[in-house]
Amino acid sequence: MDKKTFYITTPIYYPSDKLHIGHTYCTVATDAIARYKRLRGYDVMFLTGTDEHGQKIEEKAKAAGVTPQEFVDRIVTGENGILDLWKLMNISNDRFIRTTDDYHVASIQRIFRKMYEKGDIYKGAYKGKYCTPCESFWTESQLVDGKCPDCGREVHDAEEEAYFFRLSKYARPVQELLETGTFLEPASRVNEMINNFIKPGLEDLCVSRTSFSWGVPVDFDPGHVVYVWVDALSNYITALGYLNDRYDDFEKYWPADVHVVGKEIVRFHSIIWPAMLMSMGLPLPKKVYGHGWLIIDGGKVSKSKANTSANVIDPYILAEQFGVDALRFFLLRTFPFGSDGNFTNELLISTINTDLANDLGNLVSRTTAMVEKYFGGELPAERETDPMDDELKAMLRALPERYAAQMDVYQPHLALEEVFRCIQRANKYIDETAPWVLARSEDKRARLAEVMFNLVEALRLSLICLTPFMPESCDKALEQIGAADCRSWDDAVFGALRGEIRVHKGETLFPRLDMEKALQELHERDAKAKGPQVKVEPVLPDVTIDEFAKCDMRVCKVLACEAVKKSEKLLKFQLDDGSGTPRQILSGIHKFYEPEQLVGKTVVAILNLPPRRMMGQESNGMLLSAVREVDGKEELHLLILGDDVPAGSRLC
RNA sequence: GGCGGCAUAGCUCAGUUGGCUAGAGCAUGCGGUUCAUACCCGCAGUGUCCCCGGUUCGAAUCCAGGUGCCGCUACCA
Repeated sequence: MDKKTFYITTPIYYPSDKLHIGHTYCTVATDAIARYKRLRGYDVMFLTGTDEHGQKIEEKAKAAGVTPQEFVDRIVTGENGILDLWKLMNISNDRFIRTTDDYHVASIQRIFRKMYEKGDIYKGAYKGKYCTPCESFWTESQLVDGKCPDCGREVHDAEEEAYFFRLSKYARPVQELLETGTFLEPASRVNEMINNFIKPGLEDLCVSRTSFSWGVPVDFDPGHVVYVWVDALSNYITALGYLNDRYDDFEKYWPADVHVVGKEIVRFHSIIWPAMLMSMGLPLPKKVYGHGWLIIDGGKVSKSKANTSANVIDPYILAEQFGVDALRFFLLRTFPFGSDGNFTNELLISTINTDLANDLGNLVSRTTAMVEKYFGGELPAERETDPMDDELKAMLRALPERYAAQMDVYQPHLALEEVFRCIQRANKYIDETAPWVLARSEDKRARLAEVMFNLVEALRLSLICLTPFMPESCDKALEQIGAADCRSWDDAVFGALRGEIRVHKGETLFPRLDMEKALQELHERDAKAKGPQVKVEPVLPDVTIDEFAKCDMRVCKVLACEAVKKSEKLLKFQLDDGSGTPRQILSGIHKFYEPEQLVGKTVVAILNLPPRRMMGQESNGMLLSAVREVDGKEELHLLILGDDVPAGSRLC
């Protein structure tokens, strides 16, 4: 019997920059759903990929001095590129499509021609404001004071020949699609689409461009390239082999069961894409799910946030520090899938501690430890039940169904809620049954075995449900509780674990984190990864060796150091310069050093500057420091030498 | 400007078609426990449900107005 199929997709991402936590969120969520469906026995096709054409990439490549293909290759297949990121995040996609793949390009040309021949694509003219120096079209609304928003110069009316898709023709069927059933979810998006776009009247869509060349050429009209709508959206069918020979499972998997998309592209997937499919005479996808955004500092995730936010949002760094599974889990446990959620590093850390370390990890730990301690790791078959067990058992018996009900409607955070309710109940169950008391009486062994069995089952069922979210950690945990071979969906029944049950306490799955330390380490990693943005000052004009030799720079020992009263910056030093007489120097470095840090240090000063009074005190020279600007802020490092360098040594 | 969303405990949020003293988690305080990763279990709170009117026996919920925040409104992708 053929398995039921399930076709699920992420958007294809635009590789003009490295991907960020927002893309990761979407892909991880889709992955968890795909893994869940496989667990349920579906024949799953999980597709993700990249949308590599367009003006922006053409421009970025030009700026970088490489071809557009080289530019996207670097971001997609290069080191720490998109493929690496998905590998790191343990994404189980079955296919990865790039819109620059030959087969996709060939399909797009056929699709474009097909819609043209049907009469749904026609040649027209795009009218707009044109800025000649910038070679750019602008709409009326984009202009700033009637001038080009880029360069501020005059613009003039211009026309560009272009192909249009008769979107207007499909307004009515698209509206019906949106209004009936559950095609677009969450439902709140439906009104948004209808009020914003369909009611005002759908205009035909410009689907070709002549102003740039990095795209799929229209094969019957040189000079035109296919614009993003047709090129990108069609990936969902070309990747199955529609109008190409590369794959041949279009019949098997189409229509898609769900397109998971961010809410910003709901419009394209719920209006334009269905209209295109109607034009092609193809079945429509069963569902478009528009998930919410991660909000950072009150706004959507963006490239610039990565540099300005107090929160570290680089998925590589987060995964490196906290582990891939913990990051995956956090994203799906914390944020309601259909709406926005506030992302902070503190929330990430506290979620890991609460759910993974304290509740789940600790339950694995205490359960395995007790089975080892009381039974040498092997659970006796003879067990004695008690009514006290009933509540836990009832919850566990209901868990798979309740969990599945939430997963089936794309509510992973609620599915996880169900699982953790059971985990928390199991922790409470330990308190209620007090196994350490049972262990004291030899005649309670059967009862103790039952308690431990129930705990192992609680873990086993929970872990099966958690596998789509944390594949690797669940493998390890299931192995520790001796259930590595009893973990299919059919096994997700209370009591299914039979025969010899061998348990062993293994490595700590989720170490508890110290909030302060973790945050600090995170920022250090982030700073290291970004590399400091050091502003290097230009080299000064030449001086002669004689001029240089006039500067008397010497090694000094700090005899005493104190802050100058009423001064924010000044520290007052008494220095041993080797002469035998202490030398007083004032230095404006209090922002960087406390006085007590510096006493006894070996430093360098220039001695033959004219004496100068600061805050009423005399300074005879100047301490030397390394100064630079990092990330816009001044940084200063006092020159500190090894203590074995004697005072009075001259620098030359 | 148009459209939409949001506003509830210190923080993050639940609150179904209006109905019992408005909830959960985190954080806080107190108590219990010792199997466990200083963890787990129990108890305790605190609220101008953004403001102002209205409908109603009854409003966090419905309606009108206001304030604040966010997003969409491009032939960017």
